Amino acid sequence: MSPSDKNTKEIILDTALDLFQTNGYSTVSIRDICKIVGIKESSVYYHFKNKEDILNTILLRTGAWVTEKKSRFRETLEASVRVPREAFIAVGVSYIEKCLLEEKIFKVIRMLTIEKQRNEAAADLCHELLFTLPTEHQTQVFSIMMKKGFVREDNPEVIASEYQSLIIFVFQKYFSGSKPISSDARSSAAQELSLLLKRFYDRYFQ
Amino acid sequence: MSPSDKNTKEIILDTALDLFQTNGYSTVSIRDICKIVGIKESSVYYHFKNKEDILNTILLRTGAWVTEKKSRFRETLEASVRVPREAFIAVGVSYIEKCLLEEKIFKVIRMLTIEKQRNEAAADLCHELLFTLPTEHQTQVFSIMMKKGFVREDNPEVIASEYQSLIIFVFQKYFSGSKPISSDARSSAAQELSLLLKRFYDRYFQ
DNA sequence: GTCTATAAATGGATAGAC
DNA sequence: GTCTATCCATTTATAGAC
Repeated sequence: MSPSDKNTKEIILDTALDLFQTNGYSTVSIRDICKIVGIKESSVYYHFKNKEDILNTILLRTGAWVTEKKSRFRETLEASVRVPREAFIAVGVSYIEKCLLEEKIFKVIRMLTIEKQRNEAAADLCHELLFTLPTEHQTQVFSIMMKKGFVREDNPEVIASEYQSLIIFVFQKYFSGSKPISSDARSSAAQELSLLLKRFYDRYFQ
Repeated sequence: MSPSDKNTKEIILDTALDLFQTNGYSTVSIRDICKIVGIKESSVYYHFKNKEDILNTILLRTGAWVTEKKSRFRETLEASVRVPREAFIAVGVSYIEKCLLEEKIFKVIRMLTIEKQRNEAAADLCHELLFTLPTEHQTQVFSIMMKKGFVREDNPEVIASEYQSLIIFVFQKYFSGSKPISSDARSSAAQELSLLLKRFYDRYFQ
């Protein structure tokens, strides 16, 4: 693969994701993508087998991202366990800011939100991103915290679900519309999540 | 409007919603709709100005549904306030079962999930259905419960948000994919929500 | 109120030159 | 690796007969 080859391919992928996340895969034409990338339609077929191959490549890479996150989580697990109230809240807020709103993954989530309705692979990936992956991680975190006596004894998986329900709630409430993410929405979301996490903290930490 | 006119128009609307909710508005063609309804494409233009008019009619009616729900909520508010634990949990579970999973509104939510990404009217309606409407209602419910001494003093709006976050969490976790709703998913969802609501009840009710 | 016929645009994809 | 040129299917929408 030559450098310029890789470059065009990446630009196609980025542009496609940009369009897919607002218009949905099937509404976006190869022509739309090419108009923005600045190449002719036929050139796309040098890099990808067909239109679906573009989508599959994005899904595949996101799957890899999930796997990578999983092992990272495990590495940093022990470190993330000493938590005063402010730090605990900051972690939750920055999870939305740094992970869910991270440019690329946010676009992927938006795209999956559309495609999951009729694409099973997209549905599975979306479920993993918003439920399985974070809940698995949080379960381990709360489990360790209980053993160390920071959190009062309880079912760590249920606590993780309660935690994740707050994250999802705020994320969906403030960032799922058609408007671009405003700094107003960002700070409202941070404020609401802070309040909810404060209460969460006071409920379970000791 | 003659009776048969109304009938075809309604069938077109139902069929369109059926297709929109899985494939998205722009992917579905007038032909697709007509094939199922059993009429020719041109007949659609007798009932609707154009394709977008079909979508707008669905959105408009859903808006009316929301308004109607709002006034209904107010009427039955006083009645819904005497609640032992089991009844409280049953209300939450049946909210998903009877309202969010109610055939028509479930389809609308699925359709809005797709369209909200690029259609501001759809985004607003979706937000109202999943956040504004239920939270407003629950805020009033908890407010009354506090005054009557059933729930311990707190900010009713925040409690309503915590409540709704559990509903949304379970609803999205079990019913947002591409597969049809199985009775397995139904009972898993009911079980998980019951557990979460039990804990919620024990936290706030006295 | 529904049909046939058709216009005009847009879609995915390929062949072959450079 | 990108281009021109082209094919063929599908789409929205309209005109006008019945």
